[in-house]
Amino acid sequence: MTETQAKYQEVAGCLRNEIRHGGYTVGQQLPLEKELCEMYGVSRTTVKRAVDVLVAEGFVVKRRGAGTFVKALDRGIVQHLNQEKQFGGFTEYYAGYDIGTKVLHYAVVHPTEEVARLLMIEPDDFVYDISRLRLVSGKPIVVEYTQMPLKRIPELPKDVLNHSIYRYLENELGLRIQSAHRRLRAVMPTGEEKELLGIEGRMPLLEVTQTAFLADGLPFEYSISRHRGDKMVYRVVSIR
Amino acid sequence: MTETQAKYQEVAGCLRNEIRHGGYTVGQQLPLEKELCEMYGVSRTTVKRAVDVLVAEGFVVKRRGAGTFVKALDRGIVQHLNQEKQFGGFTEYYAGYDIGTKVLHYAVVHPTEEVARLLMIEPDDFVYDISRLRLVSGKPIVVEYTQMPLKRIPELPKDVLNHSIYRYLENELGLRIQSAHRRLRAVMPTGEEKELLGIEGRMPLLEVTQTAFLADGLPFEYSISRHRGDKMVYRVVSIR
DNA sequence: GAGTGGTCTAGACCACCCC
DNA sequence: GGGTGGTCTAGACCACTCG
Repeated sequence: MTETQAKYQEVAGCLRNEIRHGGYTVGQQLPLEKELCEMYGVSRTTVKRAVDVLVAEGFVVKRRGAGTFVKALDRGIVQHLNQEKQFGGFTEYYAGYDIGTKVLHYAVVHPTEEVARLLMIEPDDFVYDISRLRLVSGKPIVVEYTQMPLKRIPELPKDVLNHSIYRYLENELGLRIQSAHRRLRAVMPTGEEKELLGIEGRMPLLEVTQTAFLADGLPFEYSISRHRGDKMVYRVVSIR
Repeated sequence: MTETQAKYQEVAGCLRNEIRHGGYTVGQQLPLEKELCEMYGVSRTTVKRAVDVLVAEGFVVKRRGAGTFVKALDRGIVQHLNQEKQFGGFTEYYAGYDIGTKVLHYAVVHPTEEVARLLMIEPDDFVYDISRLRLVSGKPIVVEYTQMPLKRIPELPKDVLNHSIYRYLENELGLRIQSAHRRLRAVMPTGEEKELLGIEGRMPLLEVTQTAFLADGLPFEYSISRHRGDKMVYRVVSIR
């Protein structure tokens, strides 16, 4: 079953493929918006939206008065752009690999004041309190500390923790994850984390603190992920 | 001189202020798009664009069939959203603080093969090779290693290095910075970096590797910034 | 079923780049 | 000055949510 797509998504997809597979090469000017309208049989508004998708993904730049140009990107990087939606967290990020999970801790507790504030709940509400070690090909990669309000996730079977919580929320509970606010820092592992992650000597961790939101605008997750510094690179394309 | 703004920017600004200063509170539904059209005297397309700005900034969520809602965000976080454009680099990030710069190294060299590839130049082209220590209130915060092709930045007076290179490029050379592709990692400092950054004991660094692009789509900078882990937090809002 | 935001159109005018 | 992308409009139809 192929999803029905909006026209602008289809046009964006075509252009993306052309760029990726060399139809339009690095530094080259794209056809004018007017020409793209004719080529794809759509209005100019639709073409503009399509091209804006590629701008956001980092493939092209638009210059008023001049045209639209493929960014001068290294071929290797072109392939990686737009690969990682950075949602679905760990499971999606490492899709295709041999993923393992070890549940370290699973309880229901009251949140700290700070977490209650960030999750927009009361300190005497309850949250799931979960710690998991995630592995790729049997090797530990990241420790995740997750808190989710029972208020918003009424049910969370223990078995789910061994797989993707996000997938469960979306597929089983029908909840739609809308956005995430993240903060990244470099930290040192605790003694326990060194052991869990199999770190000998000195290795820093990339810590990602995340508040994630459902489609209704309410936060449903506060989590801290601490990744082995040698295994995690976080990519961002930022447009002016 | 107030800049002339697009209507959708103005409307977005109004809504942003309302949210920040409590006119619309957390979790609340915004007026319908049709109502906003009347309130601001603009077309629906313009309202949609305005609201889309706020979605991208992380303030609100839109739900087809339901409405637009202010995200349930902690007040402290609401204030910080959309503060940091993350361009202009260090100088803009710490605007208002007492900033210092110590130039460690300034030369013209050939790039490595990798850097040549990323900057889309030839290995026998030349690049500025700059190392700087940046300080806030006299305290060292970050070491920056920067390479820029002479091809694209024909002139770079030594004096500029003591201030903001970006500001020089924009204001003096009239170059417009369009986007940046970044990779973030956690690393340990070298012995030299420990000394430069005044680190005693174990402290990790947040490394930001950046390729930055001008408006013409050509890369003009490859840089590696290594920030004291206790001073740098990188924020991202990511939308599905 | 009523009402929401999502997509799309055709056309207009404007700001900017470049020759 | 000719041509680019940027903004804006008015109107149409659609997909989805919710009572």
